[in-house]
Amino acid sequence: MRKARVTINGEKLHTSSEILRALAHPLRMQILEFIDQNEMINVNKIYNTLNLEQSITSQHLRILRIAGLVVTERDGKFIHYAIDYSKLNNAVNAVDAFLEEE
Amino acid sequence: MRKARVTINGEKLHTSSEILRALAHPLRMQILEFIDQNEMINVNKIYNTLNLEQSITSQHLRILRIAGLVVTERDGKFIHYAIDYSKLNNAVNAVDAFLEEE
DNA sequence: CGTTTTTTTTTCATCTTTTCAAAGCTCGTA
DNA sequence: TACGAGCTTTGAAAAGATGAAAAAAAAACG
Repeated sequence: MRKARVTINGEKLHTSSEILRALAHPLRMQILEFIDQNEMINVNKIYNTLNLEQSITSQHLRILRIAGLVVTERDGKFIHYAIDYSKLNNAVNAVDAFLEEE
Repeated sequence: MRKARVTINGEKLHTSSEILRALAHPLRMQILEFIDQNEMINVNKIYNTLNLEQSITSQHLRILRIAGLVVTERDGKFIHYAIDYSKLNNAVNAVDAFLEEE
């Protein structure tokens, strides 16, 4: 019926699950989605639009940054956030590895 | 450049992140992968092959079960585990929602 | 320089997850 | 029925995540 072709090694398993863990929080998914919809956006707009505490927003952004799911670019006072789609793709692919069909 | 088409509502956000949370653990990904590679497999084989404690294996299986990522079927003494691919697909799709291109 | 705006970092209390060991089920069979 | 094999659940300790508030950093601007 099915045959898996992809075997995930220990290291990949670890990094994949780290990225997934960063994703696995409603607020972070919401923030990610908002960044996704707005291309390049600064922190102020994120927490004002989503009605979140400023400091909580910053902390969740930090987790997303560490996981590599978002990248930042400073523009004067502002820090613009954007999604690193290649990283996000990696997470999807890691999960997809379970679904590979023969 | 990009335009997101999918807006995830609060409820979906929550259930998606719950499934992702279940996925986001190296051991659970390893166990899932092993089940994937073996179609229908009992607990004994899982923890013996992966060199895990029996009770830890059982607990992670429980988390996967609650998340709906695996289903069980008893066959006498044995309990066979199999992956619920539709659920796993949902998880992938949830992540994919961020990646939708115009 | 001192102040304001924007964002990050730190700190701390609380809650959740993970692990481990032991006890408890469930089924087949002697 | 009682035993063993297979699996789950429980309870306690350690580790990790979360949220909220306050302090700190970085840049712009008078």
